[in-house]
Amino acid sequence: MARPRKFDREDVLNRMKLAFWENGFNDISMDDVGRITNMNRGSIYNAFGDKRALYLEVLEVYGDQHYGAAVKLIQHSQNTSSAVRDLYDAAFKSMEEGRTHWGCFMCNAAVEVAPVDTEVANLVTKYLTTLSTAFLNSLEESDQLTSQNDSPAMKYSKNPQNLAEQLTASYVGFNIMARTGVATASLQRISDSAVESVTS
Amino acid sequence: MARPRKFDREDVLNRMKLAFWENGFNDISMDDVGRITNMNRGSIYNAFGDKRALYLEVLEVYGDQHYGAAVKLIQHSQNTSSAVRDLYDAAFKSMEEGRTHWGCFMCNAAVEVAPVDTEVANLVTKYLTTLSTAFLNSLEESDQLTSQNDSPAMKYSKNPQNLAEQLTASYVGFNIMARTGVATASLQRISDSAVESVTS
DNA sequence: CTGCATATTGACTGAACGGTCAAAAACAAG
DNA sequence: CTTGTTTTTGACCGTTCAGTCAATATGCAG
Repeated sequence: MARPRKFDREDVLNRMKLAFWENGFNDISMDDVGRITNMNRGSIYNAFGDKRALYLEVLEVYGDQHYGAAVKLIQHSQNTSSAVRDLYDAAFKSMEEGRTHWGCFMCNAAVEVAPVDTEVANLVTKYLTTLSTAFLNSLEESDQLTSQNDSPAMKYSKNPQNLAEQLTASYVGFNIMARTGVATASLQRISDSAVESVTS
Repeated sequence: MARPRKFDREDVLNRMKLAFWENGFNDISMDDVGRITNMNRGSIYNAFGDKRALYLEVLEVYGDQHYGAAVKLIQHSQNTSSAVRDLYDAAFKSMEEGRTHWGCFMCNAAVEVAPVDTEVANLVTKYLTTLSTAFLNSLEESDQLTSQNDSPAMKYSKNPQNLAEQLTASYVGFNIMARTGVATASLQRISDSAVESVTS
């Protein structure tokens, strides 16, 4: 019936994910988008709307992929301590794969775009909240196990929500510092300290 | 000998500090700069060089003022716990004064500019390091007091450096989340948890 | 008052930007 | 082959941007 599309939507979104992640919203021009996706200007606007709409869609893809993976990783860990360790290990692995100073796309969006785009702000808040919630669930689960073992010191039950959001804040700060180019040794110490903070 | 300047350099830098802090580098045009400082284009370029040089100078002013104040605040606190509390109290106070979603200029620069400007990256790293160092000094001082009191549990002496950098990462994350517009209640929990992490 | 050094003024420039549009192209259905 | 629908193509538009520059103004020294 109609002319078929030449591009693969998922592939385009993933390419743009990497581009926006590394360079932010403002430093990627629509010419760049064309070059990166091998699409012409008109096709891009026809398929995705304007630049902002593309960015929003791409950011959601990132959120689903990366924060979704993080939440699953936390859920499948035996306890919060190893959950945090696994999370930071994944971050370090990502850096070693060539994304040394990229930080976290969601955190970057929080600084660059969220203040002038409520929809982006809502998206960022949503994914950060899922992370905090995953931490909280993990902490409460660990607490339950601890009390089953008749251990008197229920380490986290006092303020598990505070600690959960603290872990999120640390993770955000870690990523910002990674993007800035803070030394790996410092990042490693931050990671270690986060693990320690949930180790009995 | 020569025509005297009409503007006050310090005042201009402070005005631009607020503008760049709130809006970032890219969202402030040189027209904006002119409007904010009541200067003409040529005068600005004559006095400060180009936009990047102005930004760099302004960022350094911010660093000296705000991180300088933070370090002094930590030094003058009785122990690390109250130091952290005071630091976050100052942050909340700044928010209540109309800078609700501004975050921290240094952290914003870390995300927006540092990745494409090594000089900015170095500046950011420098001030973040001063903060970590202040935390570390405070922790070691607190530890010393604790051991003088013959208390067996020297809480922080195991990994004071890790904890110090963790406090910095948390502070950075806190500010990013504040800029995003995360609920005040969440920010308060992060603050509380940071204080708890250095309370015996 | 004269000359000199510097600051101010604001119009100007070229480049880069996001976004538009009409024409051409590529399919499937009849 | 014709028709209808959607995509592709790339030239084009108005705007905004950082930065420049020659003319003018303002002080001080002699």
